[in-house]
Order: sequence, then structure tokens, then C-alpha cells
Amino acid sequence: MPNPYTDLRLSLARLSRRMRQQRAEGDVGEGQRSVLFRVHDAGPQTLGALAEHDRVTPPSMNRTVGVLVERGYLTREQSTEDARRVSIDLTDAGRQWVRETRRRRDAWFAARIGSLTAEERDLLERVAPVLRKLADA
Amino acid sequence: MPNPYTDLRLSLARLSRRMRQQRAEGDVGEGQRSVLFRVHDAGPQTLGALAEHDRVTPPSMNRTVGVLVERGYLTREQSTEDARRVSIDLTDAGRQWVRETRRRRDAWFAARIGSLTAEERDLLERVAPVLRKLADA
DNA sequence: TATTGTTATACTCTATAACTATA
DNA sequence: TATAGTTATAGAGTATAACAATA
Repeated sequence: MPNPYTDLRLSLARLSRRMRQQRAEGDVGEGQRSVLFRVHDAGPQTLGALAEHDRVTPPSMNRTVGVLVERGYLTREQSTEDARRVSIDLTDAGRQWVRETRRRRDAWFAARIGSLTAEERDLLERVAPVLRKLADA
Repeated sequence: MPNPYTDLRLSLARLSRRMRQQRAEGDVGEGQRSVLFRVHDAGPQTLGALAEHDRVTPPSMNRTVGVLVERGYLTREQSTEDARRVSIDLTDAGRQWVRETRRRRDAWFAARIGSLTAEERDLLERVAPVLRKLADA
């Protein structure tokens, strides 16, 4: 065992996989969800910004955005300052979708949290900022 | 904010995404990796068992396994007790691939760990079993 | 000329339906 | 008949290359 964090890393990967599998029938895929969450949290984005954020090529992101526009969750609007750029924003339906999805996932996660002891829950709350730091590093 | 664990859940998802993106050029995909790791950790598996473990349909898993057999990482062998079943196992190359990949990922993770304080590292080590419990719940 | 976005095209991974061999 | 695996086929999602519009 060359590294004491192997177990931690594996547990993280596994838990995250379980979370990702928590999606409703007929739901949007992982890439689409990421875009909707991003626009919800960071406001209107250009295509390039979204592609970079998800580390995906612009044509790929363009297709993803196209699907979400067709579904009525996003709007594409040409920028007034720079006509090359587009501004991608949420519709009301998109905003509602994000809220609903977040609610459902939080509920799933909270149910699992409920099986822990008070001490374990306390530990989780304290480790949250550390995980955030790791993710952003 | 209806749930105090939203932040934790998001950090987990984000960190895991970063980890998954850590793959070398010409590397195998996520689904293929999951299969190799599974067989490495749990020993020879039937196709159905692998499909169920990854929550994927048998035809889909069959294709994934087929690619890995062609790549020389897995072998398919008919069971002697029940001729309908196949036993899927790692080749030496497959075993080596798993070890190498795990080593690389651990290194990536360890590098990020290095930016933490001793106290934060201690917290992480203690939370590992809790995360495992959550993932397995 | 460089940048932003898009279209054309192909490849991978997934799924459902239908088939084969075995129990 | 039921089960384990496979084959046939199609639908998402991704990529690279080439193009269009604008700066």
C-alpha cells in the first residue's frame, strides 16, 4: 500500500458514482445537467465559457446547448457588444428544473446521511470545506 | 437553503469529476476502467454480474468486455459447471494496467493533499470510512 | 488575422429487440 | 420454459476538421 489515501479516493469515486446514478427516468444526461447547474449558479454564459468549464470542445458544447434550447431549458441570444458571442441563459422552465433536481438529490443524500451517527455527521460537516478546497485546487 | 449538506454533496461531485478527468492519452474510458478495477478487486466475474455491478445492460457490458478482451486486458472463458456462463478474468497486462492506473491516480490525489494543513489531512483520513459507509448504504 | 460560434462527419458508449445455447 | 450470453441496430454524446461571421 504505497499511499494512505487510496481508500479515501476510492470511497469518493464510489459515492460520487452512486450520486450520479440518481437520475429520474427521461431525465437529462450528465453533460446537460452540468450546463444547467453552471448557468443557474454563475449566470448567463458564452458558449466558449461553458465548453471550457466542462473541459469539452466548443462543437460538443454547442450540441449540448442546442438540445437544451430545444427542450425549452435554455435560450441563446446574440450579444449586443460583440456580435460573435452568444449569451446562454436559463428559461423559467430551466430554473425550475435545476431547483427540482437539486431538491431531489439533496433528499437522496440526506436519507443516506440519516444512517450515520451524530459524530459521523459532525465529521462530514467539518470536512466539507476541505473537500471543496481539494476540488478547486 | 433547505439542506445543510448541499455544499458537501456539490464538493464531492466536483472533486470526483476532477479525479475522473485524470486519464492519460489513449486511455480506456470510464466504463472500461470500472470493469478492470472490479475484476481486479473481486476476482473473476460473469457477464451478468459485471453488468449489474455497473448498472448497465448485458449487451452494453458485453461490448465493453469485448473491447477489453481485444486489447488484451481480459479473458473470456466458458464455465465448466454451467456452459451458459462465462468467466471474465484479468490477463497479466490487465493486472499491470490496474496497478499502474491506481498508482497514477494516487499520485495525482496525493499532490493535492499536499496543499492541505496537517489538521485538514487528519480530518480527511478520519472521514474516509464514513464516506465508504455512505457509498455502500 | 484572430476569435467566436457553427456545421459536417465519424467514433464510442449506451440501449432495446431478437437470437442461440444451455439448464 | 427460463436463463446467460450474444448479435443487430439505433440513439446520445463526444471529437476533429472545415466554414462563416465579426473584431
